[in-house]
Formats: sequence, structure tokens, C-alpha cells
Amino acid sequence: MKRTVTLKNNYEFHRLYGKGKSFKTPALVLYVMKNRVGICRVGITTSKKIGNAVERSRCRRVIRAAYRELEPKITGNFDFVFVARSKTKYVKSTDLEKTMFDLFCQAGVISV
RNA sequence: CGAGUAAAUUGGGCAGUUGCGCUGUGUUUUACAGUGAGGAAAGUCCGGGCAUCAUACAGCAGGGUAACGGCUAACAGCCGCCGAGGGCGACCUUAGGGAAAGUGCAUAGAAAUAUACCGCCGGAUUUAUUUCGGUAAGGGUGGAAUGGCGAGGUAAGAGCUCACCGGCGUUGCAGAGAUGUAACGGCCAAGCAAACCCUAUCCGAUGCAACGUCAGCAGAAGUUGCCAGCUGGGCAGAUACUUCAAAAGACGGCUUCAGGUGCGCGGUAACGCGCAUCGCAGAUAGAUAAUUGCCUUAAACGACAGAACCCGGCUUACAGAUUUACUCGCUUU
RNA sequence: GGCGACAUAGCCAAGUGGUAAGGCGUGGGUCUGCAAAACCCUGAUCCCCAGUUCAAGUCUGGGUGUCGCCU
Repeated sequence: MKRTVTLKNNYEFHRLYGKGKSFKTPALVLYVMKNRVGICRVGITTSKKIGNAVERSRCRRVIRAAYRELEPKITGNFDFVFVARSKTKYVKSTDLEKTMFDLFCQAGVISV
């Protein structure tokens, strides 16, 4: 299995915030957009509103673990940006996997 | 049993399954093995290593430190000890050199190293005022007013004299020293130096986004630049350097050391020496997640909190638990 | 990750250790038939906690927050 490709530059994030579709739950926000690169790319945002460094890196780990489980089910090439919210640090990765699955279904990324 | 003082430790452990970073082995895209956050990783407040600045040298400026002896690579750290202050006590706090080199200290007050406003006393003049001198007991001002209090003394007073206390100096003794103590001397020296300042002593600057190698690169303007706040001295110089614009990668630096643990010896201690043993993160948008079982436990889901070149300290944050030494009070024997 | 700067009234801000200047704005008043302009009055936990000092906005130490720079 290849390593997950991540979004790194600021303009890529801003393109998704401006042009991508957004789907929200209390624990997670998702921005989706098609790309022409040929693979799926992911960016994770954890702002300083959430807490200190320990809480922010826990949010990143939980989101990354949930995405790793769902990545093989995705059909098509997309860019994703996940934004953590203040409730994310209290959620387990198995619970977040369910909410992420719902968001992917809303976005039409996963063919059921 | 109660109240307290000081110091130290811990921050659950073991195993399994899926998954992630790094290293090694096989191998060529998947296996196996090992390993994977802290006592503060934090704040970046001190000190050092390391690296660069073509030479890093000197002086000035600027900054740090400040009883004494030791430890240390070094330090504003630590240990011991002295003085001062606090506590019945165990013990705690302490930026703790110099105000007999100089400047400054608002307002009030007569006067803030300097005096005489009201007073008190004496002389002269004059006849109810003026002037000269003595004095620092009393008044008032202030944070601070010539060491404090009592007695003697005097025209009135005053360390003028004496006793006690406080401070200073000299000599003797004890100590490694700060200092302590005894005798003697004379009251001359008030406070503030985290105000300027003086004395002693230390400090070149910049920080791994330093710096090196490779790859890449496109130009335009300028002429002195380098070591920096200033000066001296020195070095390089068109194949150089500066500014603007553009481009932004890969590798090294990078983790084996002032390392950890145990034992012994020296030292009051900080710490040092010797022997044995262990290998213990190294990412580069940045790796630890999910779940199950057992054990210890009062409980373990629980605090504060995430390495980014590395060490020694300091400071700040911290749920709960444990241990040791000592003090005071009460009760019983 | 590293290096630095700042915090004073609602806003902009000055400030040698000794009563915290000023401007805009708020509120009240004077003036006017009513307004505007003008004039007068009005208001501060000097970011927080300790220390030095007779006395801290200022000096020293610690903390909090905001902002800037690096390649």
C-alpha cells in the first residue's frame, strides 16, 4: 500500500475552501473537489481554537486513522480537506469513521 | 492521635490483534526482527558544546555578576558556612561590595552633610523694641532631623562626664575565610547605589531556517566591501561584492555521549574516581490510533502536557498516590 | 524551531521615580425660536503577580496576551 498523498501548499487549501463542496457535522467538516492528478489527496486542518499541541495532534491522528480505513472504498480521484472542530478531541476513531462514512455518502464519493 | 517542617519517588505494568514512523536483514514490493515523547519535551530566562563570520586582535561604549570557601566544561546554578530578618520549634527567607570620591533626592519644613523659624539663656542698646552671641533639651514638617535612655552637670544646654545598650576603629585569640569573641579608644561618619556613579571580575557577533555538498538559475541597477555601535589595526578586491526581482529542491549536519543503571572507594555535602553492564525517538506539513485479556491498586477513563541540533541549570504548570527524616502538643504505659 | 517588539480612558496616544499631558468620541450644561459651530464641566485596576524604595505607569524578576522578522 502506498503512502497517503497529502496537500501541502496554501493555495490548494484555499481552492478547496472557495470552490469545493462542504459537508458539516459537529465533529468534522469536509471539503470535496475533483482533481485530475490521478490519485486522492488529503489535507487536515487543526486550528489553535481546538486546544494545545497535544489535543491538536490527537485530532490529526484520529482523522488520519479514520481516513485510512475508508480510503480503499473511494471510487474516483478527489481532493479532500478535513477541518477538525472543538468536539473532535473527545471522539474515538471508530465513531469518527462512521461520521466520515456518512459524509462521504452525502458527497457521493463512495458508491454503495 | 493531632498540627506541622523538609526531602525524595511515582505519573500503572504485562501480553495479543489490525494500523503508522525509523533502523537492520532478506528481497524487489512485500515479509521478519528491533525500536518509538517528558519531568517538565513548555517558557526561551541564564550557561556551555558545535558551526560560520577570509584576520578576531586591542581600546572605548554597552551588558552581566557581587559576603566567604568549595563543586563544575561553564553558569545568575548547586553544596557547605557567615551575617541580617521571621518562627515556641523542626526550619524558612535573603540581588548580602562601596554612601569618611563626587552628583541628585519632588512636596512640606528654618534646615536634607546641612541649619537656627518659634523657643531657652547671656550681653549691648533702648524702654518694650532692636541687635550681637551661645544652645540643640522642647515645638512644628517629613519616610528620614546629629545614636537611645537615665543620672550628673550648666547662665541655658550639649557624649561635656558617667552607667547600660547600639554602631565604628585598633590589638589579641579562634577559624581555610566570611566572621565570632575579649580588651582598649574616641563619638568623627544618618537614608536611597534593583538613581547616576565607583571598585573587582566576566562577556566578539550570529544561531542548525547556523553551515557544507550536489542539482538548478534569468535578469536589472550599483561600486568599494569584509567584523557588526564607534575608533585603531588588519584582510580581500571586478573571476569580487551589495540591492531589487525570480526560483525554490535533494543529501549531509542528525544523534554514542560533559550518556544511563548498578556496585565499591574518597568527601560533611555538591561532586569526583574505578569496575561492570545497557544501546535508549530522529520525523521534515511532521510518525503512537483502535480494541481485547490478565495483574497490582482505594481507583487506574482521569493531572500538567508532545522531541525538531545537543547538554547543565532556573522558572512556570501539575489530579491522585507513596516513602523517609525531624519538630511541637495531647493521651496511655 | 529561532530572534525581537509592544500593552496607558470607548478610539488614537504623550509621559526624566514625586498630583497621569493632549486630540477624537460619550454624557451634562451655556448659547439659540430650533439646530450646527463655539465655550465650560465630565471619566483611568497605567495587562496581571511579587520585590527594591519614604514613594513605581516608570526600576528589577516572573506570568498572560497581541504583533513582526527569518528561507
